[in-house]
Amino acid sequence: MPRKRQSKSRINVQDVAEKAGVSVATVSRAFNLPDMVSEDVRARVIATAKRLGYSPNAAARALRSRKTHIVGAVIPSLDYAIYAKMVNAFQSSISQHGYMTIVLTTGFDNRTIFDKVKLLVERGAEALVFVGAIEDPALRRFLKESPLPAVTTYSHLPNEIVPSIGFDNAESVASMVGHLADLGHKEFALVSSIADGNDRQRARIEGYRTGLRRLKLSGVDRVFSHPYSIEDGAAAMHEIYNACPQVTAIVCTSDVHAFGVLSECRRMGLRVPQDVSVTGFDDAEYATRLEPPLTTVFVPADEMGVAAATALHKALAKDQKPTGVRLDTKLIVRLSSGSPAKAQDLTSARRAGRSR
Amino acid sequence: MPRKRQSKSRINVQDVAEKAGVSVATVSRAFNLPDMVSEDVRARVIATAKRLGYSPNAAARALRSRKTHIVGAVIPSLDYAIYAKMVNAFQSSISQHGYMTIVLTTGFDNRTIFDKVKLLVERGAEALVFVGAIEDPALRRFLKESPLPAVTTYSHLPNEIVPSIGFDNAESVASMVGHLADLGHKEFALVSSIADGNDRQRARIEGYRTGLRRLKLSGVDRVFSHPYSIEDGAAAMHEIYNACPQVTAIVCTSDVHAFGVLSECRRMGLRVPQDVSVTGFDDAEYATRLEPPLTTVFVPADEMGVAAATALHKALAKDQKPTGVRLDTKLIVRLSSGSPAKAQDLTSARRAGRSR
DNA sequence: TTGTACGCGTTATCAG
DNA sequence: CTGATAACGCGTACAA
Repeated sequence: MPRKRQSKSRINVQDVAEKAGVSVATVSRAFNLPDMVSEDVRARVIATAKRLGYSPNAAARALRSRKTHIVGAVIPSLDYAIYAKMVNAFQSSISQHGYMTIVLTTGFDNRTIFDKVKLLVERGAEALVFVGAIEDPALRRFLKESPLPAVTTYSHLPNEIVPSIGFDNAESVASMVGHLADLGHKEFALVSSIADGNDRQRARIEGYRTGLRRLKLSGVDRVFSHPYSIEDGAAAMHEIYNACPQVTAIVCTSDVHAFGVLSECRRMGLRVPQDVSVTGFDDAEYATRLEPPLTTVFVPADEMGVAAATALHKALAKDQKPTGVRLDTKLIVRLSSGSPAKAQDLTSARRAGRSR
Repeated sequence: MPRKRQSKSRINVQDVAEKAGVSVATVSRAFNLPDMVSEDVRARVIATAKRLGYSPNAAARALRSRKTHIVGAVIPSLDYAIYAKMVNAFQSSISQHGYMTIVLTTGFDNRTIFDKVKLLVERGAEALVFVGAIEDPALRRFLKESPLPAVTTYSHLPNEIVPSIGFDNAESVASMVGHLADLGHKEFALVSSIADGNDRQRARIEGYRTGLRRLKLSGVDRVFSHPYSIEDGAAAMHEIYNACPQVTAIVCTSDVHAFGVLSECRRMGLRVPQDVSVTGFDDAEYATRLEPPLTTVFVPADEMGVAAATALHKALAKDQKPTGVRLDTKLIVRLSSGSPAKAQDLTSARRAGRSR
């Protein structure tokens, strides 16, 4: 059963106008400015449009109205739960307002970030979301001059070029140090991701150091930076064990690393928290099911995504700059942190012969 | 220092043409059909375009050329590593060919899937990626008639409406059952996700049953379906322990569930694999670091994303239907599966007083 | 090789 | 309230 006109691939306003016996302008208005069309005409137009299976051509609409209803997100990778979670909330939230999200990933290569932004802008992205500090000079210049609403997430940066919708990474880690200090720890070590080109990690490292200095604790220079994987967390634990056995508290800037650290502690025969306390960052789903359940920092990833969507939508609707939001993290104390046993540290644990 | 013309928001071909002293057609050709433009003119056009910061308007280009260079992906959620990983590889791969991806999530509500597709089509998506079987009747109808290249992932479905780029879920689980049978297990149980509206889960459940029947093993009806979370895996383990203590092999259709099962085993005092063997599905990053390291099925998520991108790009370039690909999973044997101890099962483990 | 002019499908402006 | 018509910016026959 062949269709009437296979020549034209898609129904357009013209087709609807003819079938409904009105002008194309009226068809357009029936959809976009319904108040300007009489009740009956509008009903007829809508009906025939539906019957014909009409849907407006987004390109033509964008060309004429100068609104693409597309927003762009530039993130390191979707393969990392922390970013995927935020983006998931963002796109789901902003889609409620009729915007679609194009996600571009840098693969952690910050040199490509401005290229991604240019691609997005060429596509007509009306707003942009980033992760962390805007470090690329060209991008900074662009964002400073551009009227494009943009926000960045995961960092709280009062003086950034674009408003930030994030939390205080440094303070979050500092308060974790405070928690461990309260338990009686004095000798610390930090396991972080690679700080280069990653202001969140730098802030967390700084927070660790600030926390230690504030409380006159040891370990300011015991920072072990590794790629972001469970295995690397395990490797870091190994290093710490060999390099500074006096440590009783190991702070990690991610749950991923903490996972590896805990795993390696077990393999090395170290008891957590009796021999060493271990803490994470993110509050991943598995944090409660690690052995022992992980003391960590809850990061409001979903909330950030929703807040970013809200801020950008508001900016778009009111044609003004978006406003930043500072969100709170939350210290979640579980069983991986505890008081250090008297005169107990990695050295004595080793002496006790429990290591492999 | 105010700009020359703030009235026009963006540089267009006209501007470039004037500044370069050529016609708009030449500007367009200089970019799209460089062979049709003389060396020097082209150079001049490119130079002035660059100087002026010209970038073509995607909407106008799409309107005229009928090519949006946008592809759409409809997946359950980006918040699940398995989907995020595939989409990450897909978008990164297809972006190399100049296509951008718009990801829409259903939040596991299959009733909304056709709406998402319509949105994508209205946006001018030139190709579509799905996950699993196409079950929505309206969507099936649409895809059957539409010339839009589309593929689905994560399932191997030779007779699906669109080509599939996935693996044999049933056979993967069946071979896992075979592995456990080889070890001497006779009493099985399965922990799966909710099968409703999820053909991957249904296939895996079916594979479990097929595997058991094939080898005349027990447990065909011991299928425990729970939501997809670590905690739910733990809950399932609890149920199994109470409902069928004779079980010595617990097959999970995801590593997430296996995580919970292993965790709960530990809390219950059951030794893995001495008291019970546990297997997963996905080969998540943490599989090697669970206690004990998890025997599981490797799923080629990245490969699927890349293959889907390749298939769609090829279809787009040659203007023909994409072709499906059957990918292989791989059984990864680690320490969570082993021979059942003689006359050992959950009952005897309980009798041994090791349970809480 | 280059320029002219039209059309892609909409929305916005301006009459009526 | 409705209709005719002019853009939006680009790509491409067609003419030169």
